[in-house]
Amino acid sequence: MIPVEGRSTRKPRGRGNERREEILNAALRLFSQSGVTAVSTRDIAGAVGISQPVLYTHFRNRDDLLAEVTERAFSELEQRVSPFSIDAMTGRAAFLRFCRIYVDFGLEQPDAYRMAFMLEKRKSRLEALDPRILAAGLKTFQRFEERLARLVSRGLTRPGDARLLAQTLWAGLHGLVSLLLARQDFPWADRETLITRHLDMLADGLFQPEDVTPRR
Amino acid sequence: MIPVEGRSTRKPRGRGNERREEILNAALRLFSQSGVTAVSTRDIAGAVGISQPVLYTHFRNRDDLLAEVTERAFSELEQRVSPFSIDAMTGRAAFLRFCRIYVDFGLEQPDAYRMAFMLEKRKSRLEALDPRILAAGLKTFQRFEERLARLVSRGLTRPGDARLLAQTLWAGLHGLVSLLLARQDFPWADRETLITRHLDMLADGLFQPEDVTPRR
Amino acid sequence: MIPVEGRSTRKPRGRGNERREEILNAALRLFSQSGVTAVSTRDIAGAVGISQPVLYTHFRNRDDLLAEVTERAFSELEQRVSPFSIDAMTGRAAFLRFCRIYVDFGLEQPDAYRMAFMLEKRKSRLEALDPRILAAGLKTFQRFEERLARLVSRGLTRPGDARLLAQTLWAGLHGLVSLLLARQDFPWADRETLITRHLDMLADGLFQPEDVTPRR
Amino acid sequence: MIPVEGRSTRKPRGRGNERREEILNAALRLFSQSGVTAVSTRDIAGAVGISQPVLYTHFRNRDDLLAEVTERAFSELEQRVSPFSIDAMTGRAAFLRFCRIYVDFGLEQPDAYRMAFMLEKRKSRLEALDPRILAAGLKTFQRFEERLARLVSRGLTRPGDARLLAQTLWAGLHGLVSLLLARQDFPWADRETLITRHLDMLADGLFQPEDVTPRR
DNA sequence: TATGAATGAGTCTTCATTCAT
DNA sequence: GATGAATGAAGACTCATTCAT
Repeated sequence: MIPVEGRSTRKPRGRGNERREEILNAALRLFSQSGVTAVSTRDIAGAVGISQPVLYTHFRNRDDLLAEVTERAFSELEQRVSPFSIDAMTGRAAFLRFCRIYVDFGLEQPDAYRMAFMLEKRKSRLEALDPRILAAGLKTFQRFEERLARLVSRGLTRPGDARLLAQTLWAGLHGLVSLLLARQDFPWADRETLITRHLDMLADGLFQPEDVTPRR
Repeated sequence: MIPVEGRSTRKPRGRGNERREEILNAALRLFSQSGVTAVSTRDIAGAVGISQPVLYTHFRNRDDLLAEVTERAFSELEQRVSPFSIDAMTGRAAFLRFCRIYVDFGLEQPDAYRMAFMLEKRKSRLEALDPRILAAGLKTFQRFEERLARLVSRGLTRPGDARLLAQTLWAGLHGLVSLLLARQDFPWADRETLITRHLDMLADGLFQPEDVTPRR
Repeated sequence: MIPVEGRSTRKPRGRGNERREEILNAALRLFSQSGVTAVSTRDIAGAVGISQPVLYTHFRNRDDLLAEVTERAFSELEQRVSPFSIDAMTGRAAFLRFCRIYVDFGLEQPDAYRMAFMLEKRKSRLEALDPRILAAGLKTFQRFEERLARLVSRGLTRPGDARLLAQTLWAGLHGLVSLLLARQDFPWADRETLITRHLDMLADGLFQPEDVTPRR
Repeated sequence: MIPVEGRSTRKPRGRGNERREEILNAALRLFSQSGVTAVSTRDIAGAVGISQPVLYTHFRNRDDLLAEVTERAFSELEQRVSPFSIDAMTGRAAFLRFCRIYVDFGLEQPDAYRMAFMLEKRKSRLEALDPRILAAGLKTFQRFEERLARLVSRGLTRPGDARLLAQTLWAGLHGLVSLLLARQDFPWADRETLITRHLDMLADGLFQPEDVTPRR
């Protein structure tokens, strides 16, 4: 993690894949801090303490590096979410816990979250998003859909197909996380209260009204 | 509406500020068409039919121009919202219409929206986000709060103070707009359906269950 | 032609198209001296005494500049050859004079000649020659063909179609010019004698044996 | 055949010069396939299955390797020509076969040919053309002279001293080869036909008119 | 005042070459 | 003796900005 400093001007060997990791970490940090388009390969090389060409021994080009950084960000989210089995998604409480995992991930790993969901790469409107990044995002989104489909199939949600509900839910969660990250100086209400209230709001919006059950 | 002069170093004497207006209009159009990063000062000058240096007699630099364009975009939002008086905010339907205006604005003025709500203060390079833009965003948020306070005072919402509700609502709306902007290639459901459903979900989450009142 | 030196560090305006001409001339010289692939835009800018970006205000890119330099080279040859009307091509003597013009052009304007016929642009085998350059070459080659067609139609040449003869003739002339240019240190025979002898050889090879006429 | 050792700084001890041979062979193959400029030292090392630095234990630098590869190519030409003894050079048919070998060599080893006969001493950058390569070219020219001297001494050629005739012949052949190499995209006539016709033309130009002797 | 022409600094990327093990 | 990993210098090109008329 911390580069071992030798006594020559040259950087010591990045024994094995450590150098590669260093680059990925530095890139993640820089991209997250300054935005994808604002970070140059020179910046990344400089942050790692190596020369530009070294980047190209580890990654084919800038886009490749960017794609890998993004994929990693998604896979970190994946790891957070995956232990939470689909079968556990039985009701509102489970739903809230699941949502909370997502929110906590974003707030605890802001760099990865920005990379995955907030940063835009395209320079002009016409440029398409890198398909690899898109694919990684799709996989993650499927988790939402699977879980909501489970709730839908149990008749717990308001009517609507799982895909639509999943996109709505995602948007609801993302809004909170991304605003908290992007506008840290805003006079937010108490964070814990805000999160709880927001998730409650989403649950209220998605679930069948609770009075359905007690109703006679 | 909002005074937009007195900020540039030199003001052209010629025929009023027509030239300045032309530039702002052309810039807004180009930014919306191709994205902020893809438009160069040369493009803007070309679109207006003037030379690049003229831009610098009207605006200190590109960022200045950008900030002013954004302010204009937000003053347009203001105009869209203003006919919609707070007193009209009496129920769910009015609430939905109000939210819709916000969403539409974000989708139609993506770069203004990005600057106001999505771009972050760059930490590495010291170019802080222009305070004028941040101010424009905050003013918009105040509208949320005012309107929700009105609904709260009428006992139409689920319990909670207006500020908390406003932040939750903002997050809910922002999530949709920002995701649609940042991940345009994502296989979204039909946009119109998605927006309608999303706003419905937010309304369901924020309003008192409708059946409470009418239920017999 | 000679850049007017001002007293500031900046280069004075290239009034009108003079700057463009300067660039073309410098590029021709450099390309011819060092080969097309060995000359960078930086070299060219440096030779003219301007910065690199200026090149791009006069030419879209390096290839464009290269193409124009080449086209000019061909057009110089064109100008040499064109006063020599096709109708004048009546016999061996005229043929020799025509060939001599070609040879003299190459030896007197070596830069243009190199550009037109000797320098290769492609970096790898697979890359095709710029179509503009090819087109310019074809036009020039047609002159050969037209002239030889005239001789063929009069039954003066050995049998064969004009195109084939023209290519053979071109190769014959080019060999002499290009070797003289490329191997100036070689212990050549007296240049005048060599040229005369070479053109004679080509005439002997292309024309009907002279004894055809006197033979009874 | 020709001693190719003793020029590099360090000679590998290992199993003789096998490694060195491997490198030369791979380089010759790659240069022929993709062109000299398109092949990097990394490509060569990769083709041999060794690391880049190893190249530098066998050759001082890329130019050194290049020179040696060219020498080898020319030694191949030597081999092609040598079975063709001077004494066999008795008439037009033998002359044509000899010329054909030269042409074929140029077309099959284009980069060797380029280096020997087409590349010029670079004036701007001081990297003079390797003298070894020039020497190889000169040696080849001597073959021309020897053979033509033989024909001259037998009274088979049109009048002229062998050196002059040899230079003329060389120019004639070189023109065809070099144009075919430098302008590959030109719409040449069928290559085989063109070569045959061209060599015929040269023979017609150099030999005594055939009908002189047999004429009754 | 408006502008044609220019520029320094920056973009990504590739290459021949060498260090240090 | 071989090599993994590194580098300086260079490639074409673009941009926001400014000089000098």
